[in-house]
This record gives sequence, C-alpha cells and structure tokens, in this order.
Amino acid sequence: MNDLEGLTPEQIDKISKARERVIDSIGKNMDLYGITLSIGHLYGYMYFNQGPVTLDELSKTMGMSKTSMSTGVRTLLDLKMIDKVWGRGTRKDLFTTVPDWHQNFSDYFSIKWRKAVEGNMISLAKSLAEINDMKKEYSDDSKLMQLLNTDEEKITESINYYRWLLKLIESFENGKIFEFIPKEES
Amino acid sequence: MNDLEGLTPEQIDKISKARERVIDSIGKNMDLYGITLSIGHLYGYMYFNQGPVTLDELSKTMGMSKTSMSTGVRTLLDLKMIDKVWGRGTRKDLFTTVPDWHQNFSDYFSIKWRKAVEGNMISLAKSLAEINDMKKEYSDDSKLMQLLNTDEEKITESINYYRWLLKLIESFENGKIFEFIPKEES
DNA sequence: TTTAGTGTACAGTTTTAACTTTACGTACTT
DNA sequence: AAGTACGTAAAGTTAAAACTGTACACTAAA
Repeated sequence: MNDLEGLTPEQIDKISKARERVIDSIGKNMDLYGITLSIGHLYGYMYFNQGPVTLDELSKTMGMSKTSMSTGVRTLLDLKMIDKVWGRGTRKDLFTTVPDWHQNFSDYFSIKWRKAVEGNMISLAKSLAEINDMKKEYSDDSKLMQLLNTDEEKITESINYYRWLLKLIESFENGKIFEFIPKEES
Repeated sequence: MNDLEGLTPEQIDKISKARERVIDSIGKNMDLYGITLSIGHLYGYMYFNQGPVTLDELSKTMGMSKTSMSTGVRTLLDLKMIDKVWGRGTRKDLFTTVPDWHQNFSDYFSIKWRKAVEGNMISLAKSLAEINDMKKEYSDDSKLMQLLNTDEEKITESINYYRWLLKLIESFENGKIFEFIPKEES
C-alpha cells in the first residue's frame, strides 16, 4: 500500500487521483453484481498495489477495521477474485488480486448463479410433477383441467428459461463464450 | 387474484402449494440479480394469475400496503418485466407480466448494466489520459515511469474487459446470443 | 363545480445490512 | 510452558433500505 513512496507530493496527488477514479469505477462495477461498494474499493486498491498486501495494510489504507478487511477479503476469496499467497518471513496472510477480469466475471456467475439456478429447477420440477398428478386425479373436471394446463405451461416455460441460463453459465465456465465474443487482442 | 374460485379447498390447497413453490423460486432467481425478494414474489403472483391485476388486488393478495405495490410495480415496469395494459370499464391501472423470460433477462442487463459500464469506460479513459500526460511530463524519472507503465497497463486491461462486456450486452440486446445459445424448442 | 376514486410523494417506522469493538482460539517463538 | 501475533467469531452500534400510513394531486363522472 506504499508503492507511491519517494515521489513528490504533486506526483502522488496526480497518480492517486487517476487511480481513485478507476478504483471508484471498479467499485461501481462490482456493485452491479451485488458486491458491496466498499468491498469493491477493497479490490480496487489491491488491484493497483504492486505486490500482495496484508489485512493490516488494507485496514490502514481503507481506514476501516481489521475485522471488516477480514470479512471483505473472505468474500473476494470465495468469489475467486483474489488469492491468498504465501510470503516468506511473515506470519501475516498475504492477498493479491486475480487480475483476469474476464475470468472473474465467469467465476462470479458460476459460483453465485449455478447453485441457485439448479435449486430453482428442482423446485420447478417438483411443482410440475404435482400438477401432473392432479391432472390425472381430476381429469374429469374440465374447468380445473384448464387451469392446470395453463399452470403447467407456465412452469414448463420457466424450466426452459432456466435450462437456457444453465447453458449460458456453462459457456462461461468452459470458456466457450469467448469463442462467441472474443476477448480484445492487445 | 381469484382464479382459484369455485374449486374445492383441497384442490385450492394443492395448486397453491405447487404455485407457491414456483413463485418462491422466481423470487430467489430475481434476488440473484438484485431485485428484492418481495418484488420477486410480486412478479411471481402476477405471472400465475390469469389476466391482468390491479394494485388493490395485489395489495390484498400480498398482504402489503398499496404504496409498496405501487413502487414494486413501477420497478418491474422500469425493468420491462411487466406491462401496463388498458382495460375497459375500470379506472384502475391494470398490469400483466411479460412472460418471455429470455427477453426479461436481456432487458435487465441492457437496462441495468449498459449505462453503468459506459460510464465506467469514460472514467477509465480519463484516467488513462492523465497517466499518459504524466508519462510525457516526467519522462526522465525512470522509477516513476515504471509505476506509470504498470498503472497504464492495468487500466488498459480493464478497458478491454469493459469493451468485452459491452459486446456481451449488445448480443443480449440484438438477440445474437440466442444464435450462440439457442432457446429450447418445445 | 363538486365529488369520489385512484396512484404516488413524503414523512415516519421498522427491519436489515454494514461496520466496529471486544474477546477468544490457534499457531508460532522463545 | 508462557508469551505474542494473528485472524475471526460474537455482540453491539450505526447506517441504509424496505415498508407503512397519511395526505395530496389528478382524473372522470355527476
């Protein structure tokens, strides 16, 4: 957190301003997919820092408690946006960003969405089965049957959507999405 | 909100349970992309109801204030997940779901992300320009130059990511994504 | 013009989430 | 074995968001 040491105050000011703006937009971006603004900033600082940082350094730079850094860092670890790295000569944990944002993006959806979507699909399947049971049981009640049919149709359509979504998530996971939308060269 | 009228209590119970489960998973799904659980439920109820509903009906069914329904409905309207429809013989506003979830998904990202991403790109470009100015100004200070270069590289990489993201969003907007990952037939 | 019905802005309340302080368990050092 | 450094759990506090009730503006009918 001190890679600006040895520069003139004016230089520090200029660089800091430029960095600050980027860090801010990183924060806003992460906010878009449900990560706290402050954790976004946390990532931003780490992103610009040369080399890994400790909880204490983060705490000092962010002006927040060490506990907050601990939880924030853990969130980012869970999302695979940062790594814990080993450093000789210190007992402190060291953390560094995973700088591949395309990968971050993919991991995020994979981690956060896959499980939920799969859970939802199970629920839908269960309800669909119940509807079908009812269709057998009350097959002579035409008014009810009509209702059951529209419900069935709606659930089926939802399942189709989730299936699509799952395939999208898979294309993130296996990188096929980058065949469809290539990363920028350079 | 009363399309179950005329059924036996047992039938109502069964259907309600099946629906409730689906509505719940709809809520959870929408929660994934930052929509309140309760608004998700709101959508879920509307999704299953035959025909459009009024704020008062929603309020009664959801057991929440009419004000909340008003704001919730407005949120869903902004995201183009529901439509306001016209009904003869009533002065109440009528709302109905847009049942195409693939479209909903696309709209959501288009609406929620595009603007933010574009804003971020502008910020990054500004910072990049400042870094480049500094590179000219302090071209004789090799330590500083090194720092500036790594910063520049990081910002450039970010911009690449945002460009990619924008292209992804565009593929949602123009439907090209469905050529890559087709909707399920059936 | 009045009157009744409707949606929403606004202020107030409650619930939820973020953050801090304190305290503790673990692991390393001596 | 005792002390120290470190990360985090737990409880407490503060800030933010969700939600409610009231009041008001607008429209349409009488």
